[in-house]
Amino acid sequence: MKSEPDVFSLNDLIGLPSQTTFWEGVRNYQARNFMVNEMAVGDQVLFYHSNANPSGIAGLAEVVTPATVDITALDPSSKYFDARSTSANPRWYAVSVGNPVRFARFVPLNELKINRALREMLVIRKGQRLSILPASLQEFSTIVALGNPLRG
DNA sequence: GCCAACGTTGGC
DNA sequence: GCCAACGTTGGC
Repeated sequence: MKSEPDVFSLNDLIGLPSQTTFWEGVRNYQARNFMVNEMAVGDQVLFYHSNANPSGIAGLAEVVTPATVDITALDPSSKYFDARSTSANPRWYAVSVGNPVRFARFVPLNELKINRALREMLVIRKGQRLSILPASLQEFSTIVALGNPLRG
């Protein structure tokens, strides 16, 4: 899952009292569908910092609730407001993410690009702009080994 | 800040 | 249903 660290970083998540956040604001159908259809409570998440210097994977988190209606789409005062989403017929959904773990070492994008085991990984593809992307177990394990997360 | 890549919108 | 125009993403 991608987030711009200037907006919401892994450290921001770690700093929340609940260490949990609703992944609000996704306004792309494919990304939404991943959350609604593909994610389950307990799934591990690679927390990717996009538009960063450098961009890359900062650590891990975990899906802690199934997808529910993203009410920011219904709130005219929200920057994520979407008039086409209504409470009777909501268009946007999101999961909540918690249990953040910061990697001992940040894994930058250029390191992902040169790793043979990650050659097929979607996040390194040019023009791949989806804010939520699937990763295979092999890719996940490879990246965790690179980041060597400190476990609670 | 540039701009390539891509998704979405809306006229037809 | 096509596709040009537009807006956004995100690496660099």
